Amino acid sequence: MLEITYLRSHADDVKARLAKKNFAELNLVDEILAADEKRRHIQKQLDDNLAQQNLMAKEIGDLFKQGKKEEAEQKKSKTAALKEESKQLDQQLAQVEEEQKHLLVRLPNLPHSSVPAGKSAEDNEVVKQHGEIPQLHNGAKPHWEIAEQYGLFDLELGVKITGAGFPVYKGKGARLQRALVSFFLDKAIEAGYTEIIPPHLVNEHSAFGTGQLPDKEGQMYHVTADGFYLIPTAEVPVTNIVRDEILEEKKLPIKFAAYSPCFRREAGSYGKDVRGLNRVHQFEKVEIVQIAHPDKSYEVLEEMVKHVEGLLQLLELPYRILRLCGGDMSFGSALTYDFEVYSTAQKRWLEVSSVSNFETFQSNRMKTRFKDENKKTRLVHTLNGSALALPRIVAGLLENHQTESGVQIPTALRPYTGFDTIS
RNA sequence: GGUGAGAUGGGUGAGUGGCCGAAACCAACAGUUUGCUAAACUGUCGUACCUCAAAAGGGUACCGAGGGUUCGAAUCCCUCUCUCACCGCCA
Repeated sequence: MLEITYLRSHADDVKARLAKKNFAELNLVDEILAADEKRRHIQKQLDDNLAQQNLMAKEIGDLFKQGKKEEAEQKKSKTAALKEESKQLDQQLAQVEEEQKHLLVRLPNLPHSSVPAGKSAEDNEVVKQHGEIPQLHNGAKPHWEIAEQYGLFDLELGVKITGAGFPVYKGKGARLQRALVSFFLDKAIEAGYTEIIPPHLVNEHSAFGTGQLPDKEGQMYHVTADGFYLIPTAEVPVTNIVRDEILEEKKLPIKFAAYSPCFRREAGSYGKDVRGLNRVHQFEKVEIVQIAHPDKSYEVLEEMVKHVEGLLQLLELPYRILRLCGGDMSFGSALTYDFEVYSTAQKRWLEVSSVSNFETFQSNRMKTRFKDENKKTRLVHTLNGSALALPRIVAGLLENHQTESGVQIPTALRPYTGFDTIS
């Protein structure tokens, strides 16, 4: 959610930057400003009214104390009209406030100046590419065939138990999952993150705080009996740790890392795009979150990018980093780097991580602030990224490290798996 | 699921209709003292919105949330939520 104070003084800048994000409803900005003006006008009237009422109440009290009962009664009779007026103003205020907020939450975050212009994934900027794409033997297979050959996961079984998109991992496939989670968490802890095990269901306040509600309601599983949502990412519960908090400046940045399963309803997409582990409803992920000082958040973003790169290098996977263009960025992000691993057998890039700076977009919703050196209360910046999401990493490992005699586990991961090859 | 108690500022906790945005203590911050540390002392010390060019100043609201009674509510009434304790059930 954009800050209304910024909007008031920089309306043209806001419009220009929203346009870069291919946001069509620029008239919303003017509607918001109109509502804001109306709101302030009503608030002023109401405040003045209430001030007058307070004054009168005080005078009546004094008169009673002095024993001037008649005067007091006389004055009392004059308060009714004022009260009625205040009541109506109060209702108007509540209405216009709601209207304003309703409009405001529909505005996406403003893109950072370095975000390339563009409409779709085609226009994303490749910032870096690293690692050799391996030359595979003739019988090289996509990961779902490898998984079947070695009994690593079973999608049919998941259909029986739950439905499509809920894989059942087995044997070395399951152990590989557990190994990757431990490996990623240990690396995060080495990098100074505090490990968190969050709830896997959140209430609607939390879902609103990070921006999943009200727009993306359909992407989450909703437990209607209790009003909870299954988390689509640990970002939601973990970032909400600091909701409604005023933090100490010297405690920034706050670094959290969390493993959680992630649940996504994911409507759309067909065919080979969703084969195997390319796209599933439940998957495992280690997420890193930082709550940063607004002046330092882009340094923090770079640090997080480096961290994710380090993981991919240790896993010996060919990857590239994209800076997402305005049209492909998420609603709440100011700058996003996507990490893609090359799927050698599928001959395409798979997104394995997305690292974003949300600036004040989430903190404004969550009311997460800190006191700066001048004792001014300011909103923090929030950042998060996958480090990393498992299913496509598993796909990448299986496909890129396959040999005719089996799949080689990267050296760094072997202490965690307890085996060197899958065969 | 049953019964009981409770929800006040960063923390503890006082406050049963006007003198309460709220005592006191602790913590925090600034300063005085001091060779240094500690102690002691003094001061500051909630948030949001409105007003103001800005600061100062002023106004309004907020004592879990929402309604109500009243000229006036932290205080009285209603509804809801949550927390704690004990019992039952369960991992």
